[in-house]
Amino acid sequence: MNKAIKGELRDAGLKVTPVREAVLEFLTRMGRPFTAKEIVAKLSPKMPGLDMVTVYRTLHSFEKEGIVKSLSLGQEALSYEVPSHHHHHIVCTNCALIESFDVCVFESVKENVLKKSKSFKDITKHSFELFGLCKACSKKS
Amino acid sequence: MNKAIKGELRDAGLKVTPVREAVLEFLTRMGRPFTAKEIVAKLSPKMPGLDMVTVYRTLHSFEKEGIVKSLSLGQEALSYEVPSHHHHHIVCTNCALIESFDVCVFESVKENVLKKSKSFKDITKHSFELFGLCKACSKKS
DNA sequence: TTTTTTGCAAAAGGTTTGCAACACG
DNA sequence: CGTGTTGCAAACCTTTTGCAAAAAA
Repeated sequence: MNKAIKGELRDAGLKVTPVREAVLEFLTRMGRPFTAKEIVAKLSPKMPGLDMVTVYRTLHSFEKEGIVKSLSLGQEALSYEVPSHHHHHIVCTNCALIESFDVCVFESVKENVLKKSKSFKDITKHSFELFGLCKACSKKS
Repeated sequence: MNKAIKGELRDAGLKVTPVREAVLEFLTRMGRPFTAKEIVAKLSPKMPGLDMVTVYRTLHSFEKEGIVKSLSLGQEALSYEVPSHHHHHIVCTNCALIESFDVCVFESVKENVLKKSKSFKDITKHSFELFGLCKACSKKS
């Protein structure tokens, strides 16, 4: 089952395995970033013995093929998500709630920055994350 | 010697110690971000026995007082810098060269994002880093 | 002298690597 | 069947913590 996920894996040139299917299906369905640890925790009930090392390797292979993206939200572990449309995140510094937003300013800045840059030829990636307090947490404090 | 640095430490409510003077003087003079490891490497010749733990604690106390800022440039160790004026960084993904630029888009986006946000009340911090290839590295490849 | 800071040792995450058994194609 | 993937153990790297000696005010 899950033809779409299997097809995506094949299109990416990756062998179809239970772990890969499960990780990609999970990230696709959830539509937001998760850490390797969180992924293991969520999938373990259905895949006993699933190892974090395997998840790391899976995520790396996905990232290499461009079907997931890694981002550092906060200073701890990296998070991984399926990059559906271009978006960024707001993270609550108190409870780690994550919300995404579509506004992106990168394109409007890219040329300007490159033109002014002394040493850079090209920009290939950018990070843009916001941190703040969610409504629930700002009430408590 | 170095009255200015000593004064800054006192103004921040921190005791003046050789390690603190050295770290703050170094980061101020260099004007760009460094990791704790790099700081130890640079200061060790003049301060034999300087421990990385001490540098971490020093940087934390500085950050708490707002005289340095931490940023994650790439996925490895955190970098620390003296935040002179508001700016962001481009990092070469090949050689880790760092250049800073003044363009910032956060202010223009902040209100818009908050207005559209379902769960967020306030934004207190933002990260915006660019990654690309510097001129030297793009020639090589 | 009192409190804070420092260095050392050790621990605590997160992530990577080596290797043999296993499974996809 | 051959190559790529998995799980396990162990290593690695960055960062944190505990504690006693040393130093700042």
